[in-house]
Amino acid sequence: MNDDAPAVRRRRGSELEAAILRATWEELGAVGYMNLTMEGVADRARTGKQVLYRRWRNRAELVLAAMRSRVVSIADDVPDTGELRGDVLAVLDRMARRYDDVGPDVVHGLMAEARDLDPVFFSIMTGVMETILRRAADRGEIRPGAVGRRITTLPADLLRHEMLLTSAPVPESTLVEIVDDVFLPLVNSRAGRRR
Amino acid sequence: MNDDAPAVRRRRGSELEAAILRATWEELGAVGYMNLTMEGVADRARTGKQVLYRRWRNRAELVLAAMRSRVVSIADDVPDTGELRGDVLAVLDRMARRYDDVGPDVVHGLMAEARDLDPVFFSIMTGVMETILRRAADRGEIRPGAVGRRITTLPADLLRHEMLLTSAPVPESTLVEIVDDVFLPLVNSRAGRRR
DNA sequence: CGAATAAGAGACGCCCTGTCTCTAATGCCG
DNA sequence: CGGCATTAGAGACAGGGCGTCTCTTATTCG
Repeated sequence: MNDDAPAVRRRRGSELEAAILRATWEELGAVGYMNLTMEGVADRARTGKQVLYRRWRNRAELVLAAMRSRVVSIADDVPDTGELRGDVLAVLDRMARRYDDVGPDVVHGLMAEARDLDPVFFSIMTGVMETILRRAADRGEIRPGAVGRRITTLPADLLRHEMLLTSAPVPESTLVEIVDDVFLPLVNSRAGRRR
Repeated sequence: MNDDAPAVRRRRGSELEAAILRATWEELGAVGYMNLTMEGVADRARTGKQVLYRRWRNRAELVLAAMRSRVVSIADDVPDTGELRGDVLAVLDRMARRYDDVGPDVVHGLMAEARDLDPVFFSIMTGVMETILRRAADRGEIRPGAVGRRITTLPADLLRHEMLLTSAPVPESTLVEIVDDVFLPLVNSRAGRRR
């Protein structure tokens, strides 16, 4: 008889970690953030709670890790349509679709529980918009340095506000409104904001 | 012997309700939203959990009721400084101070747990801004109907976004930025947004 | 006054947290 | 290749809150 063969196979290290993050993502989809428990994730991943607590201090950190393992950063592929309006619309659209994937439930839950997700999560859009505006300036569409920080982040800020409040998918028309009625008029105003 | 005198006095109806809401508010200040429990409130109000559950279905509803019992609506006293800029700054300042009273903890918690506080809570500012803009139009400061819905709510939306993300008190300079760099330029742009 | 109502008090089962324990699978290093 | 350090998997544990239920009795209304 072969008594040397292990009764069960044990995962370790990154293999186990990946399995847990996958289980977290599935659990998130199955029960939502509010009803997600460490026990539920551990069961789904066929492991014990201790293994989870060894890696993440709490639910918020676990879910954040699960999201990061899924997400390709918006910053990695900045739209380049050859026109400022098209670029901004494209990047807002990506934001909106990303949010639909994650769900308002998760975002609200994380904001309530995680005390510091601002830097990584919300400041990404600043860099993306700066790239878009620099390209527009290179093209001669706008004057370099004509757009201050507040206006730079304005489209993303307004969309984020919309998403946080409504919890329903943001329609395309809202994106157009943000760009055509708010952002572009400010960029094109002859005053040329500086701050 | 006076055996007819009740051993303990029992509060009822609105008297009891007021005591519970007061206790909820105190508990909120003492332990914050995340650590607020129905048991904690019941103990502080010297009553039983059942009495709470008879009136509110859960923590979110209880806290909402406690807030409503405290708050004088911003809509009840719209600023009137005689100038559009001053009015908008004043109303933003009230919003910001109101938020400081309540605390980011409570707002984030409520947004995560209460599934429908948009209507009552967030649409108030629309009416306030419409009043302010109407007065400005009457004064001849702006053209009547020159400001569309999106621009009307823009100052409040941007401030709210700021408050939801930063969790620190919003400085006066941010309010000025919102009004001078975003709102007023759009209102004064000769295009005069319509939508 | 008598009946209906609801407060106060406590117990209950359930679930989840976060920690601790133990055994045995795994991978590393000599 | 074999022994050892690591750590996964499994389960128990106390602690605490939820939401419901029960019981007694103060209060109010008709």
